Amino acid sequence: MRRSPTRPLILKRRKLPFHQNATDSQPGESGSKEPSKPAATQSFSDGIRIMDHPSMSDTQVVVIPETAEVQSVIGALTAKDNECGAQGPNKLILLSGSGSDNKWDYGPDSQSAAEGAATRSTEGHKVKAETTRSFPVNKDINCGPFDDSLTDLHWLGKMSTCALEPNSTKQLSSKENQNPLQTFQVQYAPQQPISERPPYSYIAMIQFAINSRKNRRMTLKEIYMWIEDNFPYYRDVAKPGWKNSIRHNLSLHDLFIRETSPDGKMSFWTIRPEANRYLTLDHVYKHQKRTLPDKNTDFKVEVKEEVVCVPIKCETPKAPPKRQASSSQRKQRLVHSVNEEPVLLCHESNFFDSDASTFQDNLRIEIAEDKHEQESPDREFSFKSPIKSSSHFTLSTPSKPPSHVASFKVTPVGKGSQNILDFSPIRTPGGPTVTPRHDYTTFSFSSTPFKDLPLFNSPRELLTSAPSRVTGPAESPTECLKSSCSRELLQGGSFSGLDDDDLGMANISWSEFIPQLK
Amino acid sequence: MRRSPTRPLILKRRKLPFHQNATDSQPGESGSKEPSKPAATQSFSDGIRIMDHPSMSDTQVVVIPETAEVQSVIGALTAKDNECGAQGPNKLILLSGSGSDNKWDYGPDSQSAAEGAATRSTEGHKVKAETTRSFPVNKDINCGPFDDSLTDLHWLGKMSTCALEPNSTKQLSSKENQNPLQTFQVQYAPQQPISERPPYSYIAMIQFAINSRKNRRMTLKEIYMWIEDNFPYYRDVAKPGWKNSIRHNLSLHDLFIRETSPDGKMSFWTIRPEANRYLTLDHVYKHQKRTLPDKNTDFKVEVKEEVVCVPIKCETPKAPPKRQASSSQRKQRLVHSVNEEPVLLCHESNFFDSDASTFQDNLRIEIAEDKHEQESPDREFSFKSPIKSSSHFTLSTPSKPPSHVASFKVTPVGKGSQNILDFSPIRTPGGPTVTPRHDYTTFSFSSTPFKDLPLFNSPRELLTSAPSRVTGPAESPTECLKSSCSRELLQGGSFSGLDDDDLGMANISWSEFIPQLK
DNA sequence: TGTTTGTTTATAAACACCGCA
DNA sequence: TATGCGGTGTTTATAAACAAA
Ligand SMILES: [Mg+2]
Ligand SMILES: [Mg+2]
Repeated sequence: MRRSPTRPLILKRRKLPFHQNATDSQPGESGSKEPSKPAATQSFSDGIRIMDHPSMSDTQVVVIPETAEVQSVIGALTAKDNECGAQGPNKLILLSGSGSDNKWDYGPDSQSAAEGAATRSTEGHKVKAETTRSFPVNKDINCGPFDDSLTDLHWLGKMSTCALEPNSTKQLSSKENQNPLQTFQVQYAPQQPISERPPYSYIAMIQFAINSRKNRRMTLKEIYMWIEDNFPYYRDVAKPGWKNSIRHNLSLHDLFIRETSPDGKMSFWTIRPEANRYLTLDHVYKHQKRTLPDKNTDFKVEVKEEVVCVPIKCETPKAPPKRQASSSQRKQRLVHSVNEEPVLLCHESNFFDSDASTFQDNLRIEIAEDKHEQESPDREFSFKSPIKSSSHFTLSTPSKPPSHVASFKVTPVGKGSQNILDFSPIRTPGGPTVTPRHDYTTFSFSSTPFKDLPLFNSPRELLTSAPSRVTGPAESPTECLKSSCSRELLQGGSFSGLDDDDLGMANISWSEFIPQLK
Repeated sequence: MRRSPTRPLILKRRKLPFHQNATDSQPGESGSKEPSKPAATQSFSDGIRIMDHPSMSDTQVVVIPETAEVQSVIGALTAKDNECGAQGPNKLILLSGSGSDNKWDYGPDSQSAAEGAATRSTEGHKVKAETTRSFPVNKDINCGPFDDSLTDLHWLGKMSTCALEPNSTKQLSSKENQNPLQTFQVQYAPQQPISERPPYSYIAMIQFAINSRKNRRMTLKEIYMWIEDNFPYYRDVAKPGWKNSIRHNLSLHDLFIRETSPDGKMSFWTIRPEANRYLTLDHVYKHQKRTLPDKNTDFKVEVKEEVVCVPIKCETPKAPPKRQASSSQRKQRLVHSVNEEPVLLCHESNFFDSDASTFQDNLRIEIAEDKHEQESPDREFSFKSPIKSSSHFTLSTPSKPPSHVASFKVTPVGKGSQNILDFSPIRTPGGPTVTPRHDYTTFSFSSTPFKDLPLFNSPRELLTSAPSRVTGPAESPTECLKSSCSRELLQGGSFSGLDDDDLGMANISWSEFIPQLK
């Protein structure tokens, strides 16, 4: 009972515990309580699969890989039709996605294009069959060294859905089931494999969504819509309970803060600024592009690709593999602790240090998508935050943070891997466990060293070294520094200018703050 | 999208979403993934029920109400035996519980006795059939005005279990399935209806467990054991997944903090001191005794008995029922907010203001149970915390807090009900959203007024009034005070001496701090 | 009355680390 | 010594209860 596992290192959403790929489960949802039927998924030749639509009882989804022959499609449909007979499902939705092994890697700017082209008809959930999206298909910028075959992507081929007998669209509105597309006539087959669940956690997607806005502020409905736009899986395939999960995550995690408009009429969700790592989908794509130079890497590697990005692996490479029997296990929130795993901010700076062109692109895209933001109020609330020394903050972490962080044993995370995107909320200073005056001298509280005060430089297991100052054998080299280092210093100082409200730095996304990238 | 529901006000654990009374579900657990069979529960005469044991495939649990005749028991068993034949379950566990309507109310000290008599054999999980518990049946103290028929409780009648053919105790050890009682020969039928799930949330039970210790510190295993001892349901009936839930709650909620022994060999779970309301099972029982003078109250009322105990209902009784269109919905953590819903601390002081005898009892009991604590180290770690001004803290809230908290609209919680035990973690100062220098002038952050700085006096919806200072219509009477009121003042001040480590105040539990109760 | 939004609890599971057999 | 397993700890997913607007 020690040690605490380092964060499971999730780049991809961890394997789903239950509805593996949402191919199981039935409609009903929150209304009916049947124990979820064993999932009706059939496989046909060429990888074609036919599965029940999760929220429409009379509908089935036909997943057609890129590589499938039309013959196979027809064959599968015919077989299905023969099998079901007249009482078969009334509607079929044909989906075509990329048939590559790793369905969630992207060529350059694939998502950027989609993001910029998020021309959702603004009448809210009234999106109907006539919803057509204009894709500025390739943004003609081939930044980065790895413009492989994905550059000219398959996702430009749409494939409209053929709906067989589009009648009897019925019930299925029990609770969480206000799925916008009622008729489901036309589907657009996006770049992403629509039938595959995106590999991002809800937390990650919410961050993507909110950070896609200049003011980093979204209503719940807008978050829904952003996710549906960027991951059609959730609009077309997922059970409606995913919205419940979104709300759950918003409420549960302190990373997300609900703001209320001055008149108290609207609620907006924001990201706790000091915890915001400004992740966007672009970042992920760029990251993938960087870490996946060739597409022929082992599948296992692709799924588990890890980037820990502890900025400085300060432990000497000869660090003993046997952890020195110290208390740790991460989390274990400190009483006097101040910062905890600011990993990703550093990570970000590592993240973008190699190809600068992406930043240009990134910036351009975010500006481009401005004109598509319509729902959430922005300037009408006079967001004129002073932007006090804001740039100082992010600029303080160049690609290489100060070296005085040494002497802390960074517990070897995973297998020494180096590539993971950590979307999980970071615990920032002033956490809930800041207990001022308790006497914990007898238990080692994992010694939060404050040497690297400007933050964003601390290694992963900052909190978990065993000082054993009081009674322990005190063999730990990482001496406990849990003096009363002032929270004020940390909060008042380094975090000063994070107000990201206004146009000042709202849509810059790092490129302006890392000078060597320009 | 406004307003945020006030905390659902859970005294009882909210109605279970899934395994309603754990009478469903099968063994297997984390190993097997079958969608949980429809639960094999049969009812017989006199309310006798026979259900499958949740974690032992060849065992069934026979629930025998107080009122059942022996004839009926024999009849039910005979019928069951005939039904199943030779291939029936090998083992039956007979459980006898109180058959009253509300199975979870207690007479005076019923739990206290059980608590004091928690003489679990200390060999850990090796508890076997010979485990017998000595119940100092009645503690001969009839404190409080409501010593009704429950005083001489049924739970003194034990009823040993008859095990039919105790052979073939097999598999069922998949993962979370290290259920201690392997043979299950002898069960003690405790005061609680063993077959009924306790109405307390995991969070509440963990608090009960940890607070039952003088040093308020327990290992995971001890928490397990405490719960099993005090709520045999979890040992005998519940699926083994409940331990997963315990761990989940410990990790998830910041209320619970994991400490590590100096040698890094042990982990102890504590309650974040500034959030600890020192709830024990005794408190609940006393509370029930107070709020349920007669047992004939409507069942609905019993289940929903609510005690909000916002110390001062400072809103003038003429407060308009229509909330003034302000932002609120609770939670909505403040950026500059300091305290949030310290409800229960006041609540406690309300809680005990009427019958002083319980405190004497309470104290006595906790001392009595000292000799039964054996596992978690206490003094060997030299817990000599200075106890600096500790009593000041809890004493600072007499039954009536200072009255300067007026002018905040306490949103009417529920139906103006007044009796609920809120076990949920309270958010204390220095929460995770303490963002120092961001400019949120355009959104109303629900205006945390700091007038009542000694804390424990803030009304429920402190955070949610709409100041609308900047752009809004500014009709809200609660003016925003979100100036940079120093966190230090709050934390350094009122919360000063909460170190509850040592014998000093560890096992006092309130009676010493409320002078008018002596 | 029914829907949307928000909060909280319960449950299952994935996954990591550790001690130990 | 290697290795697997069980206990512990962290995190995500999902469903649901319930409250408020
Ligand atoms: Mg939140
Ligand atoms: Mg915790």
